[in-house]
Amino acid sequence: MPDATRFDLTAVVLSTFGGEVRVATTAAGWEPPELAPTQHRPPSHRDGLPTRAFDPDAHRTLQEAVRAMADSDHGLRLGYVEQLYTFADRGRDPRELFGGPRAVAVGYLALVREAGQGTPDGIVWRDVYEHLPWEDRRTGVPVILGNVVAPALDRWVAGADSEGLAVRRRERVELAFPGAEGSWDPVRVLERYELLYEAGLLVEAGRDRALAEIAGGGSGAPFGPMPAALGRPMAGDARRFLATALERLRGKLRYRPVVFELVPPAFTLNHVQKVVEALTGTRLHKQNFRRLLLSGGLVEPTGRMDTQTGGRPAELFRFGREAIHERTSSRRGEIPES
Amino acid sequence: MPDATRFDLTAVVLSTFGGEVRVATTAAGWEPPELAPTQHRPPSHRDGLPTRAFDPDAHRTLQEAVRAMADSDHGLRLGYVEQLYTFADRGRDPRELFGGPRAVAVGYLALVREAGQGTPDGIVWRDVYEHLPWEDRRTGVPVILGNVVAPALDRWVAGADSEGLAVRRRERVELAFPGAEGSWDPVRVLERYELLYEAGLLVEAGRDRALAEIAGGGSGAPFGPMPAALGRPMAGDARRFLATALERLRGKLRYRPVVFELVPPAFTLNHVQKVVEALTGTRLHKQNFRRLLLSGGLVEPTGRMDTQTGGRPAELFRFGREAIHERTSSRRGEIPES
DNA sequence: GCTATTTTACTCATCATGAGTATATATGGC
DNA sequence: GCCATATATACTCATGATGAGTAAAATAGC
Repeated sequence: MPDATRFDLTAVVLSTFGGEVRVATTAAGWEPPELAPTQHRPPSHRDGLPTRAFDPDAHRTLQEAVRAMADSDHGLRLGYVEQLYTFADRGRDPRELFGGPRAVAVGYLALVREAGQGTPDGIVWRDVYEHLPWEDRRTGVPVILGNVVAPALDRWVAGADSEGLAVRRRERVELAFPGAEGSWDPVRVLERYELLYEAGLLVEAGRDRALAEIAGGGSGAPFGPMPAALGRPMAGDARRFLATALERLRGKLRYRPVVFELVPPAFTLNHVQKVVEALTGTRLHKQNFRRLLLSGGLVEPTGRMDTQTGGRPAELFRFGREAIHERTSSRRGEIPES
Repeated sequence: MPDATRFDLTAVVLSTFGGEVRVATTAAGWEPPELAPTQHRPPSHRDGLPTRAFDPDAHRTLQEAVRAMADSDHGLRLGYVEQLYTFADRGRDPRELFGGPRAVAVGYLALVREAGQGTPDGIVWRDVYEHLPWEDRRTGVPVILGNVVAPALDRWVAGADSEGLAVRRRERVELAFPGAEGSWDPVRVLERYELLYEAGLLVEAGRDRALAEIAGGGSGAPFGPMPAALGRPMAGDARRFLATALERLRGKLRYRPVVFELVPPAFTLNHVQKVVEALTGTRLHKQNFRRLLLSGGLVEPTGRMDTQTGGRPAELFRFGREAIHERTSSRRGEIPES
């Protein structure tokens, strides 16, 4: 008889290079055991996140355990680290359906400064928007939103059992995917993810239903047609972790200069802007972004120049005193003690 | 041999009535076993928070388990519920020091609408600022800050082992308790709590050190003089949970109208203002607060009046469509499904 | 009718923000 | 050397949100 609960730590490790936000993925994946000949095998995906069971004897804090796990298991030296959320919904780990213990996982957001390290063995740095393509509006509104997502969400709203449910669904859709361009809120990443999951637009949704059916002795045959398969699926509920991490990061960006945990110690303002644009999935007004950083005291000129720009050389800056302040201020998580 | 880890759920249940923010406390407390005659007994405090071990078989989600725990154990019907943080630092539960398992607890913030229910048996609704008195600036800057906290923090900074540490401590103090009035940030509740704990200004700090010493066979005699004992102590690390909850609530207030989860369905604008003031611990400009609610579409007039004001009667309002939107929007936690 | 008290309605200055124009300084082709 | 091109940097302007204040309206108590 297994333990009643399993207690894992999972890290969403993000970095930025090549103009994109990347997430460190590992080969994961799990196959349901002993299928009967009449049962279909649901898809399984190997893009997982660094995860390990928490060993209470080895570590004083969860954050310490996350850092140790990332380093010793995957060779990742984490910078900024912050607790995200504790996931414990029944069935989030399909092994529960086949007799496994309840799987509880504390998710952590971790940042790795670019150019700080090579790619360790077994880690694949994937563009975050490969998994969450609807979140990237830097080159305009993604076309799938108009011709795939919108009609599918409309059908989902129309398919509600009761009038009241339809109204609530409509409100959620309007808030997460507003029709008018102006009101798009980059932060509502998780709401959008969960909406798409519930509406059956993500491969994980169909997979999870099939697994539940198989565990109950059913055939696991595909349910009605899947209207779309948005983005690259991930193992288990890893994509939900990723959405949670991106939401937290975008939200934090609004009131704390977390970008400086990602860019190298000396940078051009344009570089910072590109990173922020990648994080928020939007484009920014160059002159105003510059004003924001300079007038806010977030950066200080170094006097050195970067001549690799192609036009007029850009001055190199470093974090200002304000930014340092923020860095060293908070206790919960954040930076290593040093 | 006990389990390697214990997995608890703890609820910080807040409500507002009598012009104050209240937290639901329960009688808790634990005494170290079998002290030798030479050992001192550290203080123990009975103000605890509703807590219960998570039963994975009984509940589909953690939130569901928290609601059930609050209701069946304490008769509290929770409204808005949101996960706060998972606490797992070694030694956070003193029983670990005496052979108990590692205690992991997921903290939840829960709101109860005022006037919605009486006080259940065994629950004491305490003014939050009885526990965190330095957070209430509605009647000006608390005097203890000037004549007790500031000098004690100065001594703590001066007592650092190295110059670098002193600088970091000074920066943390400046950020959490800024000298200039203008830069006081109501949201940094947890930073202030942890600073005061580390500086030894909270009874819990001395108690925890004494317990650790007793567990190691020491006498548990009080360490050097405690410069102050700020606020009413709580059992275990409950006050840390409370600080985390208040910080989250104050932060949320900046971008989501959570007040409407606390006030009754019909209210005067003055009433909402008083609640917000109690939550943030500050005073607000009446006319501007009014403008904010009205122009933002957060409230709608009902046409009815409240004549209990003492002056000109105030109109009664209800939540506007905007507020409702917010209410029904988010998935993670928030309101009961209904 | 007068005063005290509270609600409600406006006004005004200031500052942050979004958007645009203009200038400076590099590279590369000819 | 001179040009087009590309980028960085500097400055202006309109708009809206915000902080702070004045004033009028509507009640109760005397």
